[in-house]
Amino acid sequence: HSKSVSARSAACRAVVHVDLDCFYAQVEMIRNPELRDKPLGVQQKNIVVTCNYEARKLGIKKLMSVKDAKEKCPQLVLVNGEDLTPYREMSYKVTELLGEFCPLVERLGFDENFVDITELVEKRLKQLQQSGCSTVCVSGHVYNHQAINLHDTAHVRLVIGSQIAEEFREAIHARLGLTGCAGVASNKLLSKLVSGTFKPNQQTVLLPESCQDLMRSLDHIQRVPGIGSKTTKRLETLGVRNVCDLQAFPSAVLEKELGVAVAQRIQKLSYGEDDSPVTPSGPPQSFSDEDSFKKCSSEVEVKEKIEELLSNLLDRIHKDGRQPHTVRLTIRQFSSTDKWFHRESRQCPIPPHLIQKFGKESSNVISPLVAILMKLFRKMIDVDLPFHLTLLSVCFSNLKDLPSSKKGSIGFYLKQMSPPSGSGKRGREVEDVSPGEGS
DNA sequence: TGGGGTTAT
DNA sequence: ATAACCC
Repeated sequence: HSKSVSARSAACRAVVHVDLDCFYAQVEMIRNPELRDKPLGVQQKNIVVTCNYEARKLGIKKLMSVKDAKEKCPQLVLVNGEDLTPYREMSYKVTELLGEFCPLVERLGFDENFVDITELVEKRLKQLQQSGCSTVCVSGHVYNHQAINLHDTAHVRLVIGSQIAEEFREAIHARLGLTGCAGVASNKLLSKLVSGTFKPNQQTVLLPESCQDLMRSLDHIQRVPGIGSKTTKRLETLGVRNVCDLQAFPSAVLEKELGVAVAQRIQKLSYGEDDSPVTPSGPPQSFSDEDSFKKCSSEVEVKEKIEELLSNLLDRIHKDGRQPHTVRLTIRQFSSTDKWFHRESRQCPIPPHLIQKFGKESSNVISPLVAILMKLFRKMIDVDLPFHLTLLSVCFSNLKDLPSSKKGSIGFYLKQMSPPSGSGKRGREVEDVSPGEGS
């Protein structure tokens, strides 16, 4: 028996989910400490997207309309959070800090990170065993108040994981001044679900025996990360309302309704099974900037908005140091029914001669890019007919490293250790180089 | 309902 | 290029 226990737990991962408390509001309170003890909301257009706990005590909820929020709480202080730059910068500092502990850090949005600490736990377990130490103390809460069995190495590993999670949170607080929650479990799904059980600034570890309790505690299937609104609607059609329904539902029927891949994935999720790896995010895959508005109905307005978006984006891309090879324009057209759906986009490769100019200071890359984006715009909208836009978005993607012959600031947080020897084929080469770029 | 992101098809 | 998912 003990052999099967150790064999099972040896294959068991330890994953931490770190979830910052009301992240935008925290960043704003750091930027302006006077806001510390006041009820604070972060506003984007007519929405309070998040708020601090002072505001929550007074009944403010995330994504509440500004109108409702002010009615509920006239003393509410609002700061505009439409420019994400401060949040994005702080967000990467958090990811970078976690990356100092361990290389496997995956971002989820700006305020969440998964960290696969399996190796770190193994190292500490061996240290403990060598030093003959037989007791370990859990940090934070244990889900369900489940008793810890120190003879079960799965328990011991997760307890060590809880200590590491505590260190993560302490480091984030000491170095960045941010508080947050953490969940420790054997996979991403479970770590994420358990991190929310005690809410501001606390942490929780899930032991395997409580997995089913955690899953069944979810009142609705949409609470399972990975099951979104579309899938939920299809499932409701099938009479599947909660996690137990999904667990018990015939696989074959589910596969016919949702396709094999989705069906198998979400049914495993319903049991708390998730073998998806923690995939290091690294630098961003895309840079985008968008703005929404009541109405934009002329080509001139469109051009002005695009210029604004572009100038912000070019700054960001310059700091990053890589070169984008694709641009995309996205629009949302007014429609009285469903407001925030129905986006369309067109994209195209960036001409090589323009790509060259991205890193440079003085070159005017903006006018030709505006021209390209206006062409994309005309692929979607017949400008001779009336139109009514409510959103414009520009996105640069397909980012490639500069050829190593070119120097420049590395914008991302990893100051890459250069590989042992400088021989050629380590980094990914840029294949798509225009004339004159060859090394 | 904002202003971002990712992966799969 | 879109559709789904995440925050």
